[in-house]
Amino acid sequence: MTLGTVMAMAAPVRGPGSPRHADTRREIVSAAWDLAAERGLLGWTLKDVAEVVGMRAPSLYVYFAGKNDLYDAMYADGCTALLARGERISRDGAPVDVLRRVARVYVGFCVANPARYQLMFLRTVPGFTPSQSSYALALEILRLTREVLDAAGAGSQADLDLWTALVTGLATQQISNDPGGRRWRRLTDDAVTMYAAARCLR
Amino acid sequence: MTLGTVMAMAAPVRGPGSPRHADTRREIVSAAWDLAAERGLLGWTLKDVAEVVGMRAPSLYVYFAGKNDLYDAMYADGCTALLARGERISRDGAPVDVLRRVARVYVGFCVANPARYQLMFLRTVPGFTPSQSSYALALEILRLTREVLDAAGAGSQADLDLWTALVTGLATQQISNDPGGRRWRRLTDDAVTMYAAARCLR
DNA sequence: GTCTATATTTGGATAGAC
DNA sequence: GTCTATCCAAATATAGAC
Repeated sequence: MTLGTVMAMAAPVRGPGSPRHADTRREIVSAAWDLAAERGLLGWTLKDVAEVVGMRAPSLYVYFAGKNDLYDAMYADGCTALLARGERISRDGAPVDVLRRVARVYVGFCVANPARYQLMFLRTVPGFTPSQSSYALALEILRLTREVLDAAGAGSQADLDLWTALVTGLATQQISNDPGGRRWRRLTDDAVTMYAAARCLR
Repeated sequence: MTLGTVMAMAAPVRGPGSPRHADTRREIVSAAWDLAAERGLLGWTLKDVAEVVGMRAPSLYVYFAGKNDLYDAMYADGCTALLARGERISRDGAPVDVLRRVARVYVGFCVANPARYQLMFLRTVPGFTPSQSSYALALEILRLTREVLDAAGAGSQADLDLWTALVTGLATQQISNDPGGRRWRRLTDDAVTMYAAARCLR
């Protein structure tokens, strides 16, 4: 077995696993997100997606095993995006300030794309459940959240759960009852203040 | 025009508006809720509903103009149920105690039937929007909530919005991440305590 | 008011040529 | 890898007999 053969196994020039293949996959996922943002998480078909990327529907099956597999890729994509944003948040300053930054990022992320929020956090797509590898990314988000809360002095299970309820509630209400507005979003800092006071953080 | 004719116009013996017709409508709505609770809000068809009530699908069109009309009746039914529960809550005792009772009822109601919660508060059914008369019931729920909060000394818009975010968040998390459990539900009292403290209520 | 039969549409998925 | 053609299944909704 030559070195070339080994490298080809790791990253083949063509076929599944090739850079070209991965690029097209990303392009398809991106098109699906655009449609979901525009028409809702369930408001598009494989034919619609294919049209956006300049293909016919059956060609998508070269890249995804089916619609649920595409949802799974979208799920993983959403997790990666939130994770990237979460890791960039500064941990400097008083705990309550860090928490405020985290809450703003989370609520902002959810509100920015209701369909994405629905897929990632509401689990409301009929037959869909994330694959193990995608779900691992969601757990990573949770781990990061736990880490931040722990550093702020709110490390118990109840602390974490009340936190997620609070930020999720703001996002849910904003999306459901004032889409595109700021009615709940603007309460984010107040909510964190309330949370920190009850937890005796500063 | 005889008295009999007038009464027949108000409540005809047969046809739309008759007691029999209304009974059948209720029976159909009830069957739809059963299916929604079991298979999810979108996990059933008109054929399924018809089967439960011992009919064929086309017969349902005698009672509802279509599936969205049935969803609308379910929406109104859910609002009426929550409203009835809300009006039965005692307003005796300290404000914080009243709020605790209200929160328990609300979260309990949502958690008891995730599909109902999804229809009423998440607005995630593709083509559905409640009719004006159904939506009036939802506004009545909001009015009642505002009334209770006002009596407790939390009468501002921000007070109301933070409240709805809090209880909605608990319900959302419970349903999405621990269905059938108590992980978030049991934090209801804590959450109200936190809310009341921040609002300087007692 | 309920039925059978059917229209209509849709959308996911597969087969096989190129 | 992409296409055309097609299958298959489902689900809403309508027509018209009884």
